[in-house]
Amino acid sequence: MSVEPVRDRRAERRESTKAEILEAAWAIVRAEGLAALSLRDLARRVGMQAPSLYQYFDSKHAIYDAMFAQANQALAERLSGLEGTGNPVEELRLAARVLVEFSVEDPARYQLLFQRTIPGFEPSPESYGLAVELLQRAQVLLAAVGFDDPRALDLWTAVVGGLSAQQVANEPGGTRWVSLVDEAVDMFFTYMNETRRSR
Amino acid sequence: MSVEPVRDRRAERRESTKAEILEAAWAIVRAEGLAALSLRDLARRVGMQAPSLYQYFDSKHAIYDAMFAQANQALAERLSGLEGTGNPVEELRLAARVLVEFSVEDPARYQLLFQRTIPGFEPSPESYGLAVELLQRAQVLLAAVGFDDPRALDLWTAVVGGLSAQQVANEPGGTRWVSLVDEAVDMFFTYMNETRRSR
DNA sequence: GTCTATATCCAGATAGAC
DNA sequence: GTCTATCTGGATATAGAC
Repeated sequence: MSVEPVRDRRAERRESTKAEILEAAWAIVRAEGLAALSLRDLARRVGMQAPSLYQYFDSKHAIYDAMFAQANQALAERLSGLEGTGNPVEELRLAARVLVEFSVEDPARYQLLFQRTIPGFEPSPESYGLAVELLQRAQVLLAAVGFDDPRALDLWTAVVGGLSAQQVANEPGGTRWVSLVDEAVDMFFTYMNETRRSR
Repeated sequence: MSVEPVRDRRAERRESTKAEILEAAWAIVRAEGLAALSLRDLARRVGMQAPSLYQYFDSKHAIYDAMFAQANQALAERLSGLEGTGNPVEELRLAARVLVEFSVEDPARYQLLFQRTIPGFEPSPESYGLAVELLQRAQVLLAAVGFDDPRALDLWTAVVGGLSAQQVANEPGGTRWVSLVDEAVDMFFTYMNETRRSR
């Protein structure tokens, strides 16, 4: 039998280069806009010629897809770092604040995650699955307070998504809508509690 | 004195050609996505060669700008067609429904009007002025019901914008969030009325 | 005035040398 | 694994025919 090495130094190097490429890609889209990513520019920043990038990613869309997955991962980690207060409403309030702040701190990342602006780009099923999981957690928390109508979740995402969208589009880097998160959450639950009572 | 002709047939023809070009541009972005507009494709669709487009528009951005102005104009006309009920809340409700439906019926137009996704494109001041006017009308209507805090307007735009954004991004052409307009408006005014009373 | 033809530059992507 | 060379095609701009 042949000896299986514990570490594959070649694979490690390859992953490290892929990570370096993605880091450079983020720097470009943050500076120039999501759609302004070009392979020549990207390659130059990591000291390669453009065709060499194809050793690491099959296409430009594959790079966007890896960035999409990274962004989802980052959001998931941010959200899982704040579990466990036991109060679903306060957990949702915190999640809303985290989501809006996450959106605002990197508009290019927000655009990649939540808008569909790259012609022809669709996130792969694996990447997309993570996004669905995040939605399901909101669903569970809402159900825990008695709002299990799917329309409640849709209204919730509209409120939280609306704050993010307005802040990113109209005052990137500012706080006009960020500072409305608490009020918006109060608005949502005030209304939901009243209509629940009245039925 | 020379005779001034009442009509300038040359200018009329030119304007008609510009309109034709813009109509073709809308067809392209509706079918392929806002960022997928190309001058060769556009010219081909109106029976020209690409360079001839420069007789009508100085640049591709100038075409986007004209489209931006057209979109704003269309929205303004849609909204001004429903004035005069005398009830500000019902006018705002109607305006919200119109805005969300307007957004959903053409996602590319929505993207051009409300998102910033074309690298380097900024609407010209004249085009942008129209958008500001629409916001001011919402402001006036809110003030008429006693909500003159600018934060009230920001919360309002977040709610209405959030419904549009979710519908366009997650279920283009569908009605999941469109059908929530009335509930969202109720939610907004329920909350606003309560906090007004409690202060 | 509007067109064709052309030139330059940059984009994504592939082939094949080393 | 990285390179050079090259393909296709879009964006921009100019020259010159008609």
